[in-house]
Amino acid sequence: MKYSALFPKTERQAPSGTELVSQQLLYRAGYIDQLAAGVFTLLPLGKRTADKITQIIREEMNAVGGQELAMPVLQPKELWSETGRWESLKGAMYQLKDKSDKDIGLAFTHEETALDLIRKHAHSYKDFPISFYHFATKLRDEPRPRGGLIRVKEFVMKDLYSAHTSEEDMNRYYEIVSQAYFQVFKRLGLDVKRVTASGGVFTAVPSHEFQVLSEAGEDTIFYCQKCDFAENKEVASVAEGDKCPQCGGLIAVSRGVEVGNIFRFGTEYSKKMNVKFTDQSGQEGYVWLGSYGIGVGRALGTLAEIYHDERGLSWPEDVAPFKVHLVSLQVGDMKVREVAEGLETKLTQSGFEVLYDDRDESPGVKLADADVIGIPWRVIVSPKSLAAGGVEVKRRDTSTSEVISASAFLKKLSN
RNA sequence: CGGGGUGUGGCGCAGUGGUAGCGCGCUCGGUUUGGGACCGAGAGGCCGGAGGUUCAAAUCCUCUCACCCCGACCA
Repeated sequence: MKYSALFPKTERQAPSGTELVSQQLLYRAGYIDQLAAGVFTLLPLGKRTADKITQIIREEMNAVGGQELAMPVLQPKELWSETGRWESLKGAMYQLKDKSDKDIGLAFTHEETALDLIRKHAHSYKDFPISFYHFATKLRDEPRPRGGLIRVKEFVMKDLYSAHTSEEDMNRYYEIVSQAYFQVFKRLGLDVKRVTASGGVFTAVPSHEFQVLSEAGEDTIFYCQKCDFAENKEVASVAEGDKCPQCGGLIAVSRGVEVGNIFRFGTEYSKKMNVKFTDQSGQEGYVWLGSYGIGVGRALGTLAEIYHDERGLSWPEDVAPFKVHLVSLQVGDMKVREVAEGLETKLTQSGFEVLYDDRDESPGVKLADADVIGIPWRVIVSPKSLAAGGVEVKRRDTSTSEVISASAFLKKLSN
C-alpha cells in the first residue's frame, strides 16, 4: 500500500474536546473519525487493526469449538417481549416502528436471537452442547458516551453463546471460554484481570469481567497484588489496604476498562422462552445458556491507550495495521526509488504487509508521520543508507537502528 | 437526567457593538531534503441555528441544536 494513496492522511492536531490519548492519537494518525457522540467511523488504518483483533478472537473462539455465524441487527419486538426485556431495556435499546407500524428493536445484544435459534434447531440431548458466535454491530442508546472508543452507542462485539443440558456442563464450558479469553487478550497484548462482578440486569448469577487496569477505564477494581483475586467495586467484599481473602496479600484499587465479559444465564431465559431439550430418559429439560462478549472497538481503543509514547502510537506486532513502514527519503534519487520499490515488491510477495511512504515530503514530515501511525518495523531507504550499504531498520518501540541489506532485512522479518 | 464547559475557514485558536483575523494545513511557482524546511503568490468563513434589541451584532437578550467533561446510569 502506498501512503500517497491512503485515505486519509495524518493530522497535526487532535480536535478540541478529545481527552484520552488513545482518541487523540487514533484521530491524528487517521484510524478513526467521529460522526456523532459515541458514533465512529473506522478508517482504513483502523479497520485493518480491528480486523487483526477480530482474527485473533476468531481463532481462539474456533479453538474452543465456537462456530461462526451471523445474527441480525433488526429484531422483532415479540422476541424481546418473551424475556421481558422489551420493557426492561426501554430507553437503552433502540426501539422503533417500521412503515407498517410494526415494533422493531435494534440489536442490543443477542441472547434472545440465540435462544430462538436453539429452540428451533436443537431438540435432543444429542444436539448439545452448542457453541456459536458472531461479530455483529450492537446498538445501545447510551446516556453518555465517553472516552473515544471506550464507551460508544454503536460498536462491533464478538458474542459467543453456548447451550448445555446441565449446569455442570455450562460451568465446565464457562471455564474453557474463560481460558480462551485469557489467550485472546494475551495475543492482543492486553494484560487482563478476571474480575468478579454482578450480572447486572443480565442475570443474578455473578459474572466475570476481563479488565485492563487503566485510568481510561470506567470501572473501579479491587485486586490482590499477589494472587488473581479481583472484584468490581459494585460487588466488592474488600477495600483498598485490606488483606486478600484468598492469599493474605495486599488489596489495591485501580480503574479498569472492561474489554470482555462472561455470563452464566443458566435456565433463566430458556424458561421464559421455552427452550427445551429431551434427555436420554425422554424427560424434557430447560437449556442452560452461557454468553460471552468482547468489544472489538473497545479493545482497539484500550490498546492505543497502552501502546503509545509521546510521538504517537506503537502497536504490538500482532495487531498492527501493517508490519513494515517503508520510508524513502529523497524520492528524486533514482537509486533510492529503485531500491524502495524493489523492497516493497519483495516484502509484499513474501506475505508481509507494507505501508510504503512514497511521497515527496521532507524527512521530518515522513518520519513524524511514521511515528504517529506506529507500525512496528520501520525501514528507511535514502542516499545515506545506500552509501552505508543498505537500508536503515528500526523498530518503533526502540531507539536503536541498524543499516543492513534489503535481503538481510527480509530474512530478519521471516524469523 | 442533574451540574459544568465549548461552538468563528479542513484542524487549533484570537477577536466585549462599527461589517472577521492568526498559526498549521491546502493550491501554484521557485529554492530545499535525515526529524514536522524556506521565499513569493493565492484559495477558503452567511462566526452552530432561529428569533429579538440596535442606525449597526461573531460580540447584547431569549429560545434551540450539537459536542466535551463530572455525576447518575452502564445491559
